[in-house]
Amino acid sequence: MTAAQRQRVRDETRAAILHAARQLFLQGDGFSMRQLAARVECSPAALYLHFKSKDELLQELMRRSFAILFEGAAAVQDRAGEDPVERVRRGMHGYVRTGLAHPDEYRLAFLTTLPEPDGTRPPNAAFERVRERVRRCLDAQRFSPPRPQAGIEANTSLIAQALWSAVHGVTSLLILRPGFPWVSREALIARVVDGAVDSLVR
Amino acid sequence: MTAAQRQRVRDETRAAILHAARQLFLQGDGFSMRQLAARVECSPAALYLHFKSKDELLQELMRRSFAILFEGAAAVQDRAGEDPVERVRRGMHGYVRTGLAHPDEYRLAFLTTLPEPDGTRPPNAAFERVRERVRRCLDAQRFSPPRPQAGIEANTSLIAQALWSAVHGVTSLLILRPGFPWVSREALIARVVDGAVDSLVR
Amino acid sequence: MTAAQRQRVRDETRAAILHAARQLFLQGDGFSMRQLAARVECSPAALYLHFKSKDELLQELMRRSFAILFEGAAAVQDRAGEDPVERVRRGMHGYVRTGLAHPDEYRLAFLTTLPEPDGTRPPNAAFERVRERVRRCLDAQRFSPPRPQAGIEANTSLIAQALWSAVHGVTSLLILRPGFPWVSREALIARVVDGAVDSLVR
Amino acid sequence: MTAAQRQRVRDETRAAILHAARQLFLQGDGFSMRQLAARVECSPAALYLHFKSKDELLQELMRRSFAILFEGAAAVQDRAGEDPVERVRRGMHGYVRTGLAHPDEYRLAFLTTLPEPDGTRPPNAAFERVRERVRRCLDAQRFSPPRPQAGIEANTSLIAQALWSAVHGVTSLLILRPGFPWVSREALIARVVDGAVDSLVR
DNA sequence: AATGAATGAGAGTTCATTCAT
DNA sequence: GATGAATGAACTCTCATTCAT
Repeated sequence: MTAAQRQRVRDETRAAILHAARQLFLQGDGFSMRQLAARVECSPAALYLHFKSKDELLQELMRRSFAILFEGAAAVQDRAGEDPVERVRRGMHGYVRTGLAHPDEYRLAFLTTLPEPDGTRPPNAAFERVRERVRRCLDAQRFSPPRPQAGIEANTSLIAQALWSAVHGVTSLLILRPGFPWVSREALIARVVDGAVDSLVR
Repeated sequence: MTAAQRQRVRDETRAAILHAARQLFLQGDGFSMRQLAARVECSPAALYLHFKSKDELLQELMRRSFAILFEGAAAVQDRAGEDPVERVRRGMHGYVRTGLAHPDEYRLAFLTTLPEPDGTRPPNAAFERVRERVRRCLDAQRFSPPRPQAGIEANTSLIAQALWSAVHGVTSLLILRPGFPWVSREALIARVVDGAVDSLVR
Repeated sequence: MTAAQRQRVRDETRAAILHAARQLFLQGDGFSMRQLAARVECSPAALYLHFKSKDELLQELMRRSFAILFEGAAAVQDRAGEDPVERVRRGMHGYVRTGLAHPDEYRLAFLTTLPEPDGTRPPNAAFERVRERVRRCLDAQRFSPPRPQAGIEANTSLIAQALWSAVHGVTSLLILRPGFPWVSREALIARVVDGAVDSLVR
Repeated sequence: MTAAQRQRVRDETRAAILHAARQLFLQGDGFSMRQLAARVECSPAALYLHFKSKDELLQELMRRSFAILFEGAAAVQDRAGEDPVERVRRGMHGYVRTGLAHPDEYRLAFLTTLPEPDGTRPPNAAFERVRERVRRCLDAQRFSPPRPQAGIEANTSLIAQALWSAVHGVTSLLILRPGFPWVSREALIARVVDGAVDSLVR
């Protein structure tokens, strides 16, 4: 077997472990290396051939969750000639859609306290894109700056953070309280997004 | 010592245990009765003089957290002759303020998965008040119904849920990501609340 | 309250504790002072006002069980002019009857391993009466000595022990295996007793 | 080390654990996994590599005890042309001999209350053989039916149960009361067996 | 690369017992 | 005489991890 093949098998095993780990972790009732090994159908010791420790495994899990969510959010491509406000709106819908499509990853990334390597969070690349879209709207004077006396950067950040808050609110509630009698998930999402956006449009 | 005195000591001890438990639980890295006992400076067995089991203790913790948050939110009194839209706005600010004033309780109540007694959540009395305030606005035609073809009750629920989503979004982010470079907590809160409300006003 | 009255209350409490203890012990799933206290509806500490320790309590329990069984067996009175063989037979029936009437005591006395005070068993007074009845049969030449060459005392003991073995066998099996498909308890007892006795009659 | 070798070591360890468990259990003063581990000279956790739980271990203990006793009793082979009554007699002697040769197993199997898997006792195969031997005697009219009006099956059962009672009586007493001043173990056994059998012979 | 065996530590919980009140 | 509070020790069992093979 070539080195490349060997590496591929390794990677697949690693991925399988992480996949099982995510399920197990979110199932809620305790996450143990033994249970994980049982689910992966390997010996507990085998896990340590792929991850130095339980903590490292969980950190990798979180890292991947962020990656998946970023990827999903990044899939919302800006269209040429598109109205900048619609861009923002579509971006927000994309955020919620991605979160709901990957609830496990969303919970891991935003709703759990996991051991972090050294206190640093992965750079929120996606958030940067939001800021950019918002800035466009402000530049094009399609958004009225909520604090006119503050600088444009500050207003950009403020708006982006407010938008994030709103979409995070729906997304997390829909994920954490699936049993709540929501009137209509779609209508709710639309209402929150439109509310947050429309109130900015001048 | 009189029976009343004894009861008081009991209550204080119970409260001290719950206090330490909240800290320990939210600290994130595992919650054990033994650690709790160490923190309270008593024997592990002593905890069982106050709580039948770990689960019962945690449930009580959650119950109290809800109670505190309800109390805080209920403190927002409607004023006579007040504009119904302002009532909604003030209610939302009260929600966020309460959550931020009791971040531990907020996390316990809304951001963690705790063993629930029998699958039932405490009835969200506070949420009912929101619905009521929203209905007033719809009745007084100060809010435009987001889905005109739907009934007034459905629109009430939809709006209330959207408002809840928005405020929960800010509250939870501010609590969970205290290290994030928020532009301004107050401005952010105002922006989210105003956005959610203003877009409804006709 | 007079001293006598006080003493009577004490005795009653003590008896109540022992009564509850017997039930709890034979219930099978663990015997603890706390559970006992709960059953007696007093505090665990109160038990220690009546018994120095758990062991002492259990020893007293065993002592009383023996007493009750002796009493029951002793109730079989010899009748004037009665055939000595029939005396033996009636005595054996009395033993079984008493055991089955007090199965808890029988189990405590003969079928459990309890901490003994100092390795001594209570003198088996009842057993002495059996020997006496047997000796009468031998004296009257109603029993043929199983080992003619051995002395009369030895034969007496041998027969008495064999009779005891037989009745203990039925009694204990009927108590320990209540679920076994016994053909007929009465017929079984009669068969065992008659078998053991008849084969001795010359 | 080959897989077969490994398996052998496993089996030996398992056997060693069960051996120590039997001793510890019958010693009387409480049976705990920790004490067992100490006796086996391994960590408490190691026991769980061989048995899922304490209950399972004890059940296996009982199962093995029954197996050993059955085996011993089954070793009493019927001889061609043997008098059917002698067959019964020899079978009973075999029962007692086996019990006394394995007192620990006898106590576990017949004199203790152990957690049973699902309320079912192992089918008493040995008991079936006794019934068969008894039936032969009845068929050959060597035994007089104790209840002539009852069917042959009922009489077979009745006699078999009576014989069992008698031998169980001696066996258990000799095991449980080793300190009792027995005249002569052998003479006692013979007396009980002969008594039970002879009284049936017509 | 993979595993079976093993373990020290620690989990939740109950125990017999004491003691101040 | 009785109790509530307390505890140290013990319980069953699971954990993350290591290591020889």
